[in-house]
Amino acid sequence: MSLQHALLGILTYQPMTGYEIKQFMDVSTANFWHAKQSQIYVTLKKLEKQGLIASHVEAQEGRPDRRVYEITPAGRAELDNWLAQPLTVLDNHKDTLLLKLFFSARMDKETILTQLRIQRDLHQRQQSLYATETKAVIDRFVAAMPDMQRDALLWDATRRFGVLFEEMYVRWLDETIERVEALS
Amino acid sequence: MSLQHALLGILTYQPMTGYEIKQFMDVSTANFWHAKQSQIYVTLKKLEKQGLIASHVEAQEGRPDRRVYEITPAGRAELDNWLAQPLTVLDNHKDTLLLKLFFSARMDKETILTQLRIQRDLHQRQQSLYATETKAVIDRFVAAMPDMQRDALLWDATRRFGVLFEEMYVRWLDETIERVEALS
DNA sequence: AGTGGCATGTAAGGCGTTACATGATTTC
DNA sequence: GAAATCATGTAACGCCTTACATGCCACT
Repeated sequence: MSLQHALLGILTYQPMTGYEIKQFMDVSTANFWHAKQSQIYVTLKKLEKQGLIASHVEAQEGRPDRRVYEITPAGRAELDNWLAQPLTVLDNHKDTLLLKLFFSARMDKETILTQLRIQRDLHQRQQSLYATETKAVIDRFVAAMPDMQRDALLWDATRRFGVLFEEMYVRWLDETIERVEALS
Repeated sequence: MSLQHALLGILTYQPMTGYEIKQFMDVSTANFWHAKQSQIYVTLKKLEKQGLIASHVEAQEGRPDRRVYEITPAGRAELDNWLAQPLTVLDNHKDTLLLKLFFSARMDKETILTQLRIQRDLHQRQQSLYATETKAVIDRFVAAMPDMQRDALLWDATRRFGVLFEEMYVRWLDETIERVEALS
């Protein structure tokens, strides 16, 4: 359900193809919402069938044709309605590393530590990605479209979440590595 | 795939019914891995068909029959194999609140703030749940089974993650609420 | 000569949620 | 008298991933 709303939200910025939507998501929402290219195409068809978006094909020379989607008034209404309802429950999260760790008493100390150290590295990289590259992407958007200050503030808030989440994850991994090292 | 491994892991502690597995997950892994009762039953059948677990029915008076599952040697081998492979990628997370917030520039300030304040409350509660009740559950397990110290340490590490995650979430919400309040 | 970008899709299969169905016992 | 607990399952449906299929252009 939520991917449909994500696509509606993105199409409020400007008409786009499925391919462009995927690229946009990869540099903006990937932090908290992601989708495969194939799923995006299928979901766009579904939205069009419901009349929430509309498309037309643009021919190109030496390039595949583009199918450009734009949001309809019904789509905007649906999006606004969704945005206006407050969320009164918490999302459930899944994390494979935590699941593995939970059952890892069967493993020897070094196997566990190797696992944790690899993840520490990955999360550290992710953190600096949000702190530098993602920051730059948003700054470029703001410079290009100064009338979207309000959007930019909210986009930046979600980016900040990414930074804080990864910092917390690295702190927790450091703490956990220490505790496992202290095992006999 | 991972739910299958979660069930195998739980069944290494002791033979259990699908119903008991659900209860166990709700007080231990729910933080990072959850499943509906119906999905657990279906997945148990699947694991049995693969020979990774085996079951027998126990009749009861005035109660429904229980189907008790236990892990097989093949199941233990599969679990150990899974635990031994290090994870070299990061999980993708989804968070509906962040998705909504990202597109909320269309909404007025108060709608956004209401949303954020409700979530702050929910995350605050969740944090104290991990800090008190979940802690008590683990302490009781350790007292009952002192030979599972190593398991308990890892279980507690995943609980700590829950605490740190919720603390971070509340901090981020406070910061974001302030920024949104400052909007004209 | 090979890789990566541009561009769109289908099909199969697995994972997950919701709803439905049953029924006795215990607790409030 | 109502609700929760114990206990197991099926069916329909939707979401998501993986694999397959095509083909030109630009760059190295």
